[in-house]
Amino acid sequence: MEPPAIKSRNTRQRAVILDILRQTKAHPTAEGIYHEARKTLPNISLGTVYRNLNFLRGQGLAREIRPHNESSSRFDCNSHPHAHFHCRQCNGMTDLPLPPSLGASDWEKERVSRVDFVDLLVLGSCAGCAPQPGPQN
Amino acid sequence: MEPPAIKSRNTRQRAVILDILRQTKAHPTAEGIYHEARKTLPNISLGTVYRNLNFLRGQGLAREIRPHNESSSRFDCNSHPHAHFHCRQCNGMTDLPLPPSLGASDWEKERVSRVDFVDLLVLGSCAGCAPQPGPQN
DNA sequence: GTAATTGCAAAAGATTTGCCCCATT
DNA sequence: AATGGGGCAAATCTTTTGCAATTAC
Repeated sequence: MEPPAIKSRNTRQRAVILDILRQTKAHPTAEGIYHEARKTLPNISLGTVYRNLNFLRGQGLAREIRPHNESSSRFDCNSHPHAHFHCRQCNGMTDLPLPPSLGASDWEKERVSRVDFVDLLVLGSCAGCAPQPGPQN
Repeated sequence: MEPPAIKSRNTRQRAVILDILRQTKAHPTAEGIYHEARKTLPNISLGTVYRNLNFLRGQGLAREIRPHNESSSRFDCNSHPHAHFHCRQCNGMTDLPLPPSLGASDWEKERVSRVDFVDLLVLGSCAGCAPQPGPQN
């Protein structure tokens, strides 16, 4: 039988928010999405942005990332499993492929029974910020 | 020459907080540490707990973990690189070894210049909560 | 017409901070 | 005695929520 199919409406606000997410790779915060959305919908409220981000997250259409050194969550709408890289110098965040070894569930079987989700965040410096790679450079 | 050596005092509060972290594997929240500390120091304040956790973090003696489905950070004082597993059923959090492939810096060299820290959080069910492993079980 | 969704503003929750006093050094 | 750190309370910041009005269906 079909899943209960959550009732939802295609509001302009929701479409604009999803569109913003789809057109950026910057992993914006709710506030950032709000400011961007205001360009199209000058009356949209921050609460609506949060509500829609939560809705989209529930639908599997958006993902929330919690940075280490920033107090606000960031969001993206890349639904393929992936990791994130956060440059501590320019604060830029980019997607990273998830290492294959993490896809397989080769975790300690004694304590982990089932893996639902793998959240991997790498902190460091991006190529633009630290042109000469090397330890302690 | 010696590093500037941050001035700090061995207060009873700081010692108690560090002790609590060292004696548990539960990855408690600041609030949890606060309640535990009150058993020894009935007048300790939550602000002091936060200030000390931040201090210890700065010293590399404590680590902050931001769970996915809980609004409060959790803390541990295991200074060896490691990952975390969070059971979504019982909310228990345990340490996990960091897969060796993540220790090496075999990330996309084009965008990542230097890796400082790898934060890996695995979500799922622990053995106690889901005795029969298997997909969608 | 019905009810999901919005805007607004207030509330909630977590963490930080100012200030004055106390305790470690 | 000097000053880092504590207690308390207020402030800050992010996210959630109640409610009346709106709008997609």
